[in-house]
Amino acid sequence: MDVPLPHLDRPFDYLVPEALDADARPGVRVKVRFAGQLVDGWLLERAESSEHPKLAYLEKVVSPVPVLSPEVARLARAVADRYAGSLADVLRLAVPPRHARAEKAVTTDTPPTDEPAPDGTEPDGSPTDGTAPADGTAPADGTAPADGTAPGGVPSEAADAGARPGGRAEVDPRGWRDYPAGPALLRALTDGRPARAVWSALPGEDWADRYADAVAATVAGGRGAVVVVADARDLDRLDAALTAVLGAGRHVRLAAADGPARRYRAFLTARTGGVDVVIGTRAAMFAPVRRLGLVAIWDDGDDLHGEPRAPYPHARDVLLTRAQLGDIAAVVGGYARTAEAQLLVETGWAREVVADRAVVRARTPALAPTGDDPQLARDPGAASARLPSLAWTTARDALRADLPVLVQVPRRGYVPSVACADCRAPARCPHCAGPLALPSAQGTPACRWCGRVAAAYACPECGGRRLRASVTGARRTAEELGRAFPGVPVRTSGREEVLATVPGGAGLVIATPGAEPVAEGGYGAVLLLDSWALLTRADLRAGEEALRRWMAAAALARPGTAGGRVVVVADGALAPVQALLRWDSAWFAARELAERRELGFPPAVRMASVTGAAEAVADLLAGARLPGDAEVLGPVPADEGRERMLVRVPRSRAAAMAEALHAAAGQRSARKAADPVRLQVDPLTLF
DNA sequence: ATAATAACGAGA
DNA sequence: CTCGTTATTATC
Repeated sequence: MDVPLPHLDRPFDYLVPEALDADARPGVRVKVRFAGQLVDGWLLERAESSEHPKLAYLEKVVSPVPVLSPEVARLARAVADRYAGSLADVLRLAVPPRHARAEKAVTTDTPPTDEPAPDGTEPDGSPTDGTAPADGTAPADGTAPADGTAPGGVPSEAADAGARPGGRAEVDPRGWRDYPAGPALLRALTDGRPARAVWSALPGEDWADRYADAVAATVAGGRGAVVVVADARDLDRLDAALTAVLGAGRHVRLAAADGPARRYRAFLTARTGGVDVVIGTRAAMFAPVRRLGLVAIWDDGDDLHGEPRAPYPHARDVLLTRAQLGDIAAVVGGYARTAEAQLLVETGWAREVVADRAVVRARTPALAPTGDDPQLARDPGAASARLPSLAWTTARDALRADLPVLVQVPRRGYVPSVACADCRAPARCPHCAGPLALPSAQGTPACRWCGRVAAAYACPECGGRRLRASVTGARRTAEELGRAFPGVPVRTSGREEVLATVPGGAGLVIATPGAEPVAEGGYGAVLLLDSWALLTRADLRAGEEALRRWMAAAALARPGTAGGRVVVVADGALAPVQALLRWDSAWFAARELAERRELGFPPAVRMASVTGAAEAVADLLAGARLPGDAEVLGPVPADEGRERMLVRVPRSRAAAMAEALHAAAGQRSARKAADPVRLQVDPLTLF
């Protein structure tokens, strides 16, 4: 039933009239009379009988195309359960709105085919939440990586026997040879084994080419693939790489930005088996693909991977759930590693695919930190640009060598937070470890989560008692830089206009994070400015996010042996800076995860936020039969007079928490409680 | 939204 | 105890 009300989140039985019998197949959209009115719905399955005494008839089959595949239906249910949401909400994300003309164009020649239902790898009745990926318990069903040499698990010959047409083409693993486990990963993909990899890309790596290799290896084994990237620019790059490797017409791109007609057309092409490979932005995470053998995500730390519509699923988690439900390989890749990916590695759910240190050293640009103390800016020209001298000389040298220079400046609008004035460690609540905020310049700091006032705050790092608000990014740097290097062409790439590439000669490129163009031949210098704003952001992921952005920019520099240099304007003693200098995000992710375990933050625990009017939030939580070990934190004020409570449980109780919250929301919607409450499991930001 | 069903209270 | 009215709740 296509109604999002949580208390109606279950199947309903209808009689199928004779006339609709042929069209009424599982997966089609239907219209039924429900509570007196016509509503849209999904035909999930046909049955001989029903428990229900008096059934109504199906009114209409909207279209005979079974757009919802059995695999996606199962996935959607699992995602709804994980995120305390309704199936209808997930299906809205999974199946794009129908476009009649596109449907006609695609379905006239190719009838849809259904793959056999995935075999019974349903996670058993264990107390984990079905998305076992990050659960601390590697699945015990034989799909966990077992052997010590290759990533991936037990070969599932039965699953793909016969799926492979004739002989199998080997994919050239050359590009993956830099990673000792890389060639084995490709072999596993071709053999149809459900390998699971967390891939840390080398600086300068052409990630799109590597993903194209992985997809080609999967296709060579007779299976299909879904690859999700964060934005249109990454998608264009992957698109081009795939076309080069597979040839045209072997894949489709699925992105909301491509418009409803193209999107539905691509969706149907995949659904009807016209292609076996779908790439796209998060709209593609539910793409129906025949004999799916690989799901992959690039740069899983990018917050664009978080779906902003209920129930707010994250592309990484959807893809991993998908891999878990079928015998499907998974690759989580990026220059930087997220704490979530690290958890996959530490629990043994996935194997890391990383280069040896010697190779890393050979590929990494020369990296150096420099203090951002304005006292350092003594060079003529540099002072006006607020540029530390090392940054200035590095840029100058690169320009003299006729090489392009990339300058990364932060976007504006970060939430100001509070840090120790002496050592700059973010100030956290002594009670719940939430972030502190200063209501006014002279005020007492208070926790944004639990609301407690931290009157006698002392920094746990250095014992300092003074606090300072952190600064926000300064865009002006761009113009000032242009003046500092007269005669050099300046390009900008940012929100309004994003450049994909720039030519190789001397030139300045000012870009915000995520909009850095690729330079022909690589940048001679990359300057990472105003990192102070990135690092002190009032966010759990501030350090991780800073490192992710720095690495993404630094990866575009030439190797140190070819003159590439990177200057980060930050204290070299800080952990994210250390990780950048050593190009070791695995180390940082492990450290980050350990810290989150200690503080009780995701992904070490499962959290949910309940947002709404104060009474509504209290009402919902009062009616929720939460697991015994659930902690409820808050309330803290949210915007527009609403407030927010956080629920925290151990990962083993994640499913129980989601179920309890969904049920409580159901109780409320059943008695028509007016004021809405927003439920978010694993919210991207915790404040 | 609306129909069934349960709950309730007044009068026989 | 029964009927008529009103809250409750399920909605195939």
